[in-house]
Amino acid sequence: MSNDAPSPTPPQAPVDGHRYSPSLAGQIETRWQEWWDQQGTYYIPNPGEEGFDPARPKFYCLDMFPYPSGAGLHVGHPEGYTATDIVCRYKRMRGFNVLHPMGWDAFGLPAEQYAIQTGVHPAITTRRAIDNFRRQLKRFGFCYDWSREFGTIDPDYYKWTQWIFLQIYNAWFDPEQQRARPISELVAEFARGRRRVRLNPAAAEYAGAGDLPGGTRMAPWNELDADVQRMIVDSYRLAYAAHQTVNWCPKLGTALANEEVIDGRSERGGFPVFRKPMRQWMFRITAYADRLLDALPDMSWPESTKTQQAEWIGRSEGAEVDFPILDPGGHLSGQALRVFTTRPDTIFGATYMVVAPEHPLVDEAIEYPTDGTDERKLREYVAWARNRSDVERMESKDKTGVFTGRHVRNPATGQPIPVWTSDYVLMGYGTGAIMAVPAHDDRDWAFARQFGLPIVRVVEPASGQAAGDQPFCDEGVAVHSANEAVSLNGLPTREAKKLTIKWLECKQIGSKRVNYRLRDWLFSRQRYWGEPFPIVWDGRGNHHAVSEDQLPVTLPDMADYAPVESDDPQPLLAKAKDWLATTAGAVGVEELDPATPVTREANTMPGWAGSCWYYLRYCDPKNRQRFVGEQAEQYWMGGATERPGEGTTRGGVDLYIGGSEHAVLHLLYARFWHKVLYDLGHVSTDEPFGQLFHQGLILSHAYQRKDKSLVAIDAVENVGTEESPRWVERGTGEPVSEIIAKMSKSLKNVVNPDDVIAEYGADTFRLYEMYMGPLEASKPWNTRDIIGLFRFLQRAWRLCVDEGSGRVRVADACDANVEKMLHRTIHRVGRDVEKLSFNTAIAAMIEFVNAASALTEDQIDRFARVLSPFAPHMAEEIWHRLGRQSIVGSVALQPWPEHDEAMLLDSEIEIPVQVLGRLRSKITVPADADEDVVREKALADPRIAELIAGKTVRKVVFVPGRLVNIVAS
RNA sequence: GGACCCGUGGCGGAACUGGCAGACGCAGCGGACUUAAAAUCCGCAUCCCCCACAAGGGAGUGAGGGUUCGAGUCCCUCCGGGUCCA
Repeated sequence: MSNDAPSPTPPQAPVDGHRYSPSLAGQIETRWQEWWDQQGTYYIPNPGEEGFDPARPKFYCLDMFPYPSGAGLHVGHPEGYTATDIVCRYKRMRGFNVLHPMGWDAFGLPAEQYAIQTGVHPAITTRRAIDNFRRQLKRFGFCYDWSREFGTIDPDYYKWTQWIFLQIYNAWFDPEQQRARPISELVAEFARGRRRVRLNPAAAEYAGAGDLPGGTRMAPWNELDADVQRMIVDSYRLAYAAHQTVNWCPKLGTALANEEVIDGRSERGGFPVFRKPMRQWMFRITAYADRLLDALPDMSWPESTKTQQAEWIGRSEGAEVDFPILDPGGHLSGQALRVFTTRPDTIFGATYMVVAPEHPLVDEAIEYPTDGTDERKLREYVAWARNRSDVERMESKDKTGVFTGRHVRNPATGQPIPVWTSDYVLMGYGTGAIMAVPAHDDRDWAFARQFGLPIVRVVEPASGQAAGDQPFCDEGVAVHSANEAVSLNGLPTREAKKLTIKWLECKQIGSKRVNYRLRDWLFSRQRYWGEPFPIVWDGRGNHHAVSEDQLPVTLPDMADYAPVESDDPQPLLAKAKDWLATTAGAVGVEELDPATPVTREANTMPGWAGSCWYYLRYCDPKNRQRFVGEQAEQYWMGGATERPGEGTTRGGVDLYIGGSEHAVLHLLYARFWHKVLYDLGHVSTDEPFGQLFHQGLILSHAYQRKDKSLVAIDAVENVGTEESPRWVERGTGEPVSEIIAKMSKSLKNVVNPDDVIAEYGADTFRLYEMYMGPLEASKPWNTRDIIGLFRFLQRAWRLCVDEGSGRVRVADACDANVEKMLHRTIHRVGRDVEKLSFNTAIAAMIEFVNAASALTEDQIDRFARVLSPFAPHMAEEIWHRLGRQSIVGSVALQPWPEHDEAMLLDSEIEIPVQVLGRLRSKITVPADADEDVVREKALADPRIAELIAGKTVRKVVFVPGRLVNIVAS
């Protein structure tokens, strides 16, 4: 970034003089892109490095990094990227140290599927796709610091992804301190007798086996054998291996997370998915449910996204209650059916129970049928229900179900009540069993009506009016709810809940419980193209961590990475026999003899892994000692900072822009990893993304038949006129209507940015996308509109450059109005960029260019700076033609021009005069005129005088500088 | 079914905190330049009524109601669209 770097040679004598043509735009753009690269214009040093200026505040601006597909960029990518580019350029000019990195989210299913189809190794296709993406992004002139680029597939990067996995694996969540701690501290507490030795009561893999008051007690730690100790420790680890019923997709050869399954089919590919128990790696994200939820309110995120995350976590308070199971003779069997309920106060109204078809009690009922069991019907129902998706099960209005033949005793009423199974109860929520209170729950009501089960009302509306022929699901007052030990009668719902829980806890048959919709995170896949786990298995089936100094565990180079289509799931890496087999010594497992043969974990991490911490690596991407240097992390991720008008943030990335499709998963997973790293002292903030913003979708046009099906744009023709088009489907002649739709290959309405840049240049493309509308709005691409922004650039060019000579065009004298307008433009553009309101910022510049006919050298200087965040190439070109770079370097590194507040004000202003709220006239008054003067002038206005003649002026509303409203009658 | 967001000219959109609705761009129309066209520049442009014109008047931000001197903006009901959740 030397100040005296030579300017590259100007373009060859253009055919059409020095007019701003698409070809000149292309020459200008590629020339400055090369120059910026050579000069390192956008290189930003880290604290402690040469050229770092600690006096400047930091601004970390992050784009959601792309998944480089073979198809290249589409017009949706550059939308968010242009927005951040403008903000970064602006902030840099405002004196910030700007961190603006880019990289590649490159592991994952799509690349692997593509490789299988084409027969080319995913490492090769992915590298090709990355090269193409990089080329395309550079062509937009984005100001990324490319020296920080990396991909999640780089072993130097995924080494640390594996390292973080081990941090999580070697941590547990301390519920008292509400934070993660090293697992060694838990063991020490057990050994010293400072913590009760027992399985983690919150462990999902032991759901239903956790402790109630007075539950299991284990021997002192040192008396337990190693296997039991290991089992207990593993139940606390934040990463654990468990046999989970997972969504197995035979066609993809992998298990999928719940959110990757839609209507019983894989989100990607639409292949059938079956539920199957398999050993999987899980993250105990549910331990963080409250932390993840509680931090949301004061984050500078879109409200909708915060709401979605809160709903996804789905916290509900209630109670777990054990209903004693009765044997066929009606006596206590010693076993209990545990349910979760958010309305423990309605327990007196529980007239039957429902368990999910997957519930163990159903299997038991099938295996040991009693007199009341219709075994065949039960078996058929379970088989049928298992193949229905959760969505179908929740949605269906008609309730289905079968009596299991079992009874439990309602502990409140002492009455035996039947246990049914129905698919409206999901195994994945709570304990997979509910107490049904038909009088006070819609679904229970419908079910009871369907099968003629008794309905007992135990809550009445506070108004006293008993509900008619429908369930009453709101809060009210408890009635008919008493036994020898407890009476809820007369208590409002809130109090009744508390008292019920107290009674349950006292009798040791239930306890207060918070339940979450959030499940633990299924973190393993059976595919090839992902990070290997830093885990090995010994012959006894125990897992061990690969030692940190043996990382990365590199992905073996396999020639055969096609999935084995099978109902008997095998991870792909199981094929890599040589890679799989190693020894404890070779991978640094110290608790085993070095010669012990061990087998590597053959599962790989899911696509989410790499994106969970990439924002941290950008801070210090070349660090070989640490996943991120402490100093770099502390500087760029920052602590809490004051934001005027926005309160404090929790630090982290200052602006993160990406699509709302990541509102839940990516953003929740990354927050979880970040909080664990924070708890363990590896990062300095407890939230990763201080401010978040979602750009809208770029939509396109398509055509729709009467039955709402869509037609590709090349299958439609206009049989009307240009002004009043009539669209019909070619071939059938069926009329279709033009609609806005997503871009998709099948509709043939995808716009390729390369084509647009070739036709108009990158500066025009950038301006067009930002001018389409508000950043957060979804908006249709209109190729026809692009020309307007190109014309604007042409006018701007002509304003500053003589089209004949190519030299800057300097006005003889400074026009006062132009000067005034320039100040306003500087003010408006700066203000609008801060608000991410780029469309209005551009409108302000258009107005300026339309109004100005010639600029002085100093005005060109300032205008080039204002233009530079939006159209950096043209701005740089003008800057150079002005000869400025020989003194101070690239326009991108200049300060934002100052504006004079006084220039924003006019001495005389025109203000509207209303009579009874209707605009009737306008008067011109001095800007600082006081009320009396303005009122006089308004009343004296001939037109106003005429309107109020003969009427009484009752009131004159005066808004300084805005208007006068005369109320007369 | 629930939650949230959004409905403004032919189109994309603008309108600060309740204060001149339609900035700016596209498309359109008229004019200048040109042999002509393109390009460019200038001008007109919400709709309706009255009128020869000018001037003027009325309606108007999905529909209906409310609050207010004044509502695109705030409140209620409804209609339509979108997103998410179930």
